[in-house]
Amino acid sequence: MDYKDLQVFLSLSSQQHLGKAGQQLHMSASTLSRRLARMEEEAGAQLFNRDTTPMQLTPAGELFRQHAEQTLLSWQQLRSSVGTEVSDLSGQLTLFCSVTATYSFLPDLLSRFREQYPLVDLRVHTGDAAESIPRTESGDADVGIAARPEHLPAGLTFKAMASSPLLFIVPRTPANLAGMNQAEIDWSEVPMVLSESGLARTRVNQWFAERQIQPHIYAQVAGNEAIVSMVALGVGVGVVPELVLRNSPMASRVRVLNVQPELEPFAIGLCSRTQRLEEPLLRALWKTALL
Amino acid sequence: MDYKDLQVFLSLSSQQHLGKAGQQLHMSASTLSRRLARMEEEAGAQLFNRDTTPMQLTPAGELFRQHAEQTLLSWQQLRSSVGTEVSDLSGQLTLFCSVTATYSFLPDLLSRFREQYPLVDLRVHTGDAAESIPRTESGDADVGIAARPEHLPAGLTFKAMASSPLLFIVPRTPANLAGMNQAEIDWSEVPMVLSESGLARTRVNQWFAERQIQPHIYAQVAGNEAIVSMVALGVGVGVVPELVLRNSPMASRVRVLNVQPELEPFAIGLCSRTQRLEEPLLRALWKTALL
DNA sequence: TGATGCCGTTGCATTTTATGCAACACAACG
DNA sequence: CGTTGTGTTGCATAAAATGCAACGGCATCA
Repeated sequence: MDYKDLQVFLSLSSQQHLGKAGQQLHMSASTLSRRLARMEEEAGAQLFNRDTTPMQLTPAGELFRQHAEQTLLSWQQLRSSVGTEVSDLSGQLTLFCSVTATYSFLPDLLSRFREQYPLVDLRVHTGDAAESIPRTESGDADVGIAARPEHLPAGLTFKAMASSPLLFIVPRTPANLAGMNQAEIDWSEVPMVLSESGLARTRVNQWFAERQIQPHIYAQVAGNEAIVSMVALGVGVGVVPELVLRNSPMASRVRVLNVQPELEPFAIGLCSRTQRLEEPLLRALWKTALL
Repeated sequence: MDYKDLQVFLSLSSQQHLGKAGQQLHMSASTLSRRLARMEEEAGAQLFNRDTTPMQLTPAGELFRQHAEQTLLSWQQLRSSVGTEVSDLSGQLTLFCSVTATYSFLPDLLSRFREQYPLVDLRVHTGDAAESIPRTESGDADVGIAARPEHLPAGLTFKAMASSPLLFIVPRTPANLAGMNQAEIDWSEVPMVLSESGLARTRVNQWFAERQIQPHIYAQVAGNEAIVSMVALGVGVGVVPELVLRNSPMASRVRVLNVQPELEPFAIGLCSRTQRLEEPLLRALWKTALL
């Protein structure tokens, strides 16, 4: 039983769903299934009733939940009270990431980082995810949350935190676009909404090139989030990472196209100049992020 | 941070010594060193001051110790209160092991097992460790704590819990034996005190055979513990597992002989008939032991 | 002051464990 | 009766833990 298990359990308690908890925690459902099974083994009792939908806490599970909350709280308090070793670390750190990363990674990372390093002035710049790498490389940002590019520029270090499939999306209206299946699509005719640059664009270009198709590009956009919005408005077909789609308020107005072969998934993670990883501030942030 | 870490930390707190804690926990010092380092990393503070001898808890370490005690207590209570799933398991289980195993493995195993399965009538038979395997094989015992033999009889399953070197020991008095070094020893003259049977005896026989030596066997004993006593009395040279020596009150009256090449270490662990491992009672005991 | 023993740490090879994917089983719903 | 949604499991792979042996610092003693 480790503390990560306790967090997993709390997430399961609130979501009552392996898949949803898995998304929240950036893990697969099978992993959660097995971790839960192991927890039950160690506790010596069944913690969830999986026969019902949604799965529900057993009485033993409720006791376990209280134990988990209490233990994590105690642990958090311990860390904040003894974390004097580093709390005098101060300075400024600039992090660049996409708006979506802001939703899915930053809340967790920031709250833990600020708790432990309250004196560090952490600045977050949001923008097109495609800019994360160049901004980090140029020193414009100290850390970037980015998709790992095909070829990582020399001098940069990358560490994956999650991966996300790259999806073709179509609007649910109007009907002429909404009803499409891959086989029916004339890619040279259908208007595409694509990233201006970045890995997503590279992957799409490659996909079309391999099929010797000259796509009709209707709009090029900086920022995957905007692509979802434009597609939702019925402008055309877009390509975005699943993570972006999931966090978009427009997600329900859009449909994922089943395209074969699929585009290679994104590996999303932390990125910094290798040389600077020795700096205390950067070490602290990486340590917190990868914990 | 997992619950095993917390136990490790409590052991370190009381022993203030990596080697000693390692013996208590059946782990190497290097493992404990790294586990402690990781705990400090996760806690964000140094927990022990290693500059002093013995190493001492820092103030942060003291807080951590309280957290560890509280958490393990809460965990223990949780398990005993929800362990209803299996607490109705009842029956009788016979375990055979040496006296030494009684000291080094049984306290931990028994306390955890009885807590979770209070209705099981657990009978412990002690005797020569060499008997563990045959007694288990014959069904005389359901489980044995034994050294893994060269060739495990068919139908038996073995799982290692610890390993222990096999040592030559000599008395500290009288002087004629106490002062010996390996090079000076005439193995065909010096009186030996050996196990009557079992793996220890097999290994010793093999050791002598490989050197084409006909040892002078003064006494053959059932039970390694008695060997230590006889050697301590000055009877001759003995061979016992380090684990036995460590737990013997006669340990201080005996000296370990540096012999090359060393005898192959014992692998000590649990042993049962494979077929019977499916029985609920045996499953329960194995699960508890290997947790 | 140099030799020796004690103790914690670290590089490396190995074993053990965790993870994701894909296939599966089963239930609810249309 | 298929279809969708959900948890589980076999398998190949990736990641982490472990022990051994070598190392370095420190105290003790000749």
